[in-house]
Amino acid sequence: MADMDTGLGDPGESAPATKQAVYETAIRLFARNGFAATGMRELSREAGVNLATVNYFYGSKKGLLKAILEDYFTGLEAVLRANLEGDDAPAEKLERLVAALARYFESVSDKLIIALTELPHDDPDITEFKAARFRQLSGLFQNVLGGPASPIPASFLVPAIVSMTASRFLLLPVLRKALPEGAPGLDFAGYPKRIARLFVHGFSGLAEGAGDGADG
Amino acid sequence: MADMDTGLGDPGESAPATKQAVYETAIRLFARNGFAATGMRELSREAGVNLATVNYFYGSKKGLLKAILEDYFTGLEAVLRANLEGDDAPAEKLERLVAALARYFESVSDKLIIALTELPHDDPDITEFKAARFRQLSGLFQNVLGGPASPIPASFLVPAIVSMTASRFLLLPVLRKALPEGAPGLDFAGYPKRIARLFVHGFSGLAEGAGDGADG
DNA sequence: GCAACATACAAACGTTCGTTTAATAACTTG
DNA sequence: CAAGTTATTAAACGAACGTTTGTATGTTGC
Repeated sequence: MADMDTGLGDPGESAPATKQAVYETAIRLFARNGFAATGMRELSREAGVNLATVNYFYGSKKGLLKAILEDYFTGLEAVLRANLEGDDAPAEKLERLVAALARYFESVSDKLIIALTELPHDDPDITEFKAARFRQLSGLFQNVLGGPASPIPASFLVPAIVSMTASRFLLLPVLRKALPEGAPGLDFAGYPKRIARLFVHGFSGLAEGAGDGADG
Repeated sequence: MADMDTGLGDPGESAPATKQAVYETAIRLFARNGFAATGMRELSREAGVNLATVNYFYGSKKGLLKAILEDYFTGLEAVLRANLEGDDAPAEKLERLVAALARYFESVSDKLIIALTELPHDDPDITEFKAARFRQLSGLFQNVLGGPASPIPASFLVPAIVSMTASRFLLLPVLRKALPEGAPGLDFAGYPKRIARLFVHGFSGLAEGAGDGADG
């Protein structure tokens, strides 16, 4: 049975080279072609392993997807935990968090694309898994940013932070084809700080004017 | 050959009821299960039409996807055109545009989900189609918001506006499962105005502090 | 009535899908 | 070295895939 049921995502260094090759190739292909459109034969051929190797290590194609998603969520949780604690002022904490999120998303952009593009889909094996992870992660926000007295509900704030920081990477493959080489905005250099400031300014401005009928 | 090659998206009222049924069912299933994971037999069964009907009207499964995407982009273009002209101050125009975008996305949320989840994928038949549409739409922004003198490059601004406004709807299916019924933030009522204000505050704050080393 | 055309249908096409099996090779451990 | 575990392989399974074909049915204009 090997270690297919450890529940872990990224195979450790002790894992066989074939398992690592399957994992990395899957991330690349799932992000580029989509999970459902990627076949086991294409995957095993690109990874340079036998067809049966994939199911040997991951149980099934869906098990491989779950391992990738689990890995992504685990990394996301680490970033959130690291940047939600501390004694900073809320605005500074928010800015630091968003910038850290942007950097994390960039470092795992293929995994992020997989997670985002599979997000709205209704696969019964994956649905509850995603919802549980989301519940857990959004719970981390509860007692830190804003608090119950905040005029902005956390159920607006959390998706806004995550999705607006992440979604750039969803458009990036199209941007690369649509924009001329070297266009400003394509490079990642200034993005974390820019998106963090955009959000912290927007959030503070939003909180100030929250009472004047924003629900119309 | 019927009208499968008209290039239009949404079939008109003159189109047969079967064609309309195929189109609407496809939007629902593609958004819920993903394009590649939705089979022609499942689609035709759910639509209550014969299997061959789909290819009769749309040429192929991909032709059906293209019709949906074309329809989505055409509607998006109309919203952008309607809200990018006028003599308003930039800030007011920006706020109005973002709110209108949010309302449009909500009105076609299934089509939006399809467009977003297919965005990063590399299907050779679809890739250039998406890039061309994006080039056209981002061109609409060029001479309106900010202008060449703006410290924020349009290639940062445009994806930011579109993706941060749209991506909420990508998370919404998960939010509905993860959050308790009737949680604040799940309802759409306040969203357009809120996201518009968040962005316009964020943008102005970003422009003010643009010179102090935001590229670190 | 009869072309001409648009729509609808059942059946079959060849291909690819994810998964399983059984056998063997390679490595680890007592 | 023997025993047992881990890893790899070729081959095959039934099921589902997107598409095509040939034919029926209905409609329109002559």
